[in-house]
Amino acid sequence: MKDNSKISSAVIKRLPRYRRYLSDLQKKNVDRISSNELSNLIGYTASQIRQDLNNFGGFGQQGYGYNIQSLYNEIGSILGLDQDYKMVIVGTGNLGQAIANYTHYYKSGFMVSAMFDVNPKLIGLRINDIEVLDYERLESFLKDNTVDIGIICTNKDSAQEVVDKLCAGGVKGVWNFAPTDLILPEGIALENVHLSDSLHSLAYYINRNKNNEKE
Amino acid sequence: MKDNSKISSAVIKRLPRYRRYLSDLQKKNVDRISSNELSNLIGYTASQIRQDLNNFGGFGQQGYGYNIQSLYNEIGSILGLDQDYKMVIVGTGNLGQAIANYTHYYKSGFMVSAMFDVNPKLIGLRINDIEVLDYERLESFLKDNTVDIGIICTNKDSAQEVVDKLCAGGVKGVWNFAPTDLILPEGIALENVHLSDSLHSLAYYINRNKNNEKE
DNA sequence: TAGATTGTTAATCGATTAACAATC
DNA sequence: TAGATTGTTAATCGATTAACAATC
Repeated sequence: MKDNSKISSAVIKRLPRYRRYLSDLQKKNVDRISSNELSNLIGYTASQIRQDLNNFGGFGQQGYGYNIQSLYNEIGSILGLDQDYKMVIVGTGNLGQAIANYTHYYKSGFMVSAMFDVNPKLIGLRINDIEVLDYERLESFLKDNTVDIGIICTNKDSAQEVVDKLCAGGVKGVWNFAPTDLILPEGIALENVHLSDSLHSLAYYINRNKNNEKE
Repeated sequence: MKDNSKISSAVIKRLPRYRRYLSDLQKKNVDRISSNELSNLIGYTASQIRQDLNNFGGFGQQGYGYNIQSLYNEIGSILGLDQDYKMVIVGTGNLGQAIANYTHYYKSGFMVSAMFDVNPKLIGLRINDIEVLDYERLESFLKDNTVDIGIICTNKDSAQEVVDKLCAGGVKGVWNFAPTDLILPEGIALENVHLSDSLHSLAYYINRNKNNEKE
């Protein structure tokens, strides 16, 4: 495999989507696909597909195309989905619980080890058999357990404090659902899901379409 | 205001973030800010900030900078946040409930009129005083009520069917949480929140960092 | 007025697309 | 082998950054 360290995030963001389409094709028992056929399905140009994949190595074969099974596996391995991840969720409101449920049922390689909250009404509850622990215990939990990913489902005011503790405790990545921008040490991965920002851009496009119709 | 119809989505995606920072500044009772100061806070270059804002008109003043209050309002109005939106949620599992809760408490201009599900155990429940209706009733509900935004919290197999009904029923935008790509008619806005894709890119960056450390 | 800072044009950078030689 | 299709280089396009004249 080539050196992946300077591949643009535009490429990386497309990989999970490639993988989804390849998974669908696999389920339909399709063996192989050309960049052109894949382009028709997925909507990226054939040229872009070939460029994207060649960032990581030559997965295709001239005159044949790409083997779906093996390309699916390759992309999984590029993304690191052949590994397991231990996660903790901080903030056990509706969103935290929904994420716990979602990963529990749909994301086999991503296991929630514990959930944390400050609310005494929630502490002690079990969600999908995961106990909700007192937030006070986060630091000691991180000392005693290897945790790869911290998931922030708190409000925006607590988020930075939580992320500091998580990073000090050795997590390698942070999945942030709080509507704020976090500062984290070099070398720790961050992925934001800014629901509010997403809803607001939706509002923009709704209005743009309305205005265009008027013209 | 200038013609907004061909502004790139890269610019639009930054607007909610500008607005968040402006809101924070407002709370700190700051009156004005230069593109340079804002650059230090938000992390975009001053040049980009000025370019972005000038897509929509000259909101600043030479020698002074930007008035925070008025820029905040301008961006809100560009995004359409000075209007109200009626929404329905289809799929009332954990995620659907979390979204209902989230918008209820944090998004004043976005009101959930009804929720829909096929599960008899959920139909009839009230979540934040919003009744969960039988999915069978979606079409007639859309006939009788104006709905601006449809929120898809179903599994991926039902998502396209649901979105077809929503679009036929006159929604102007779709907020999609199902892990699939939807096809919708021209002129209807779509915003995807692909949690799975997001988690998978996080996995990629975790591993990239690990590999870099080894070198 | 002098200084500061925008609005805007021009330059650069990076990402996407096109083209085609290599090769299965 | 002939046809198909990749891998890869070159061309284009678009987005970001730099520079500076306009102006508050």
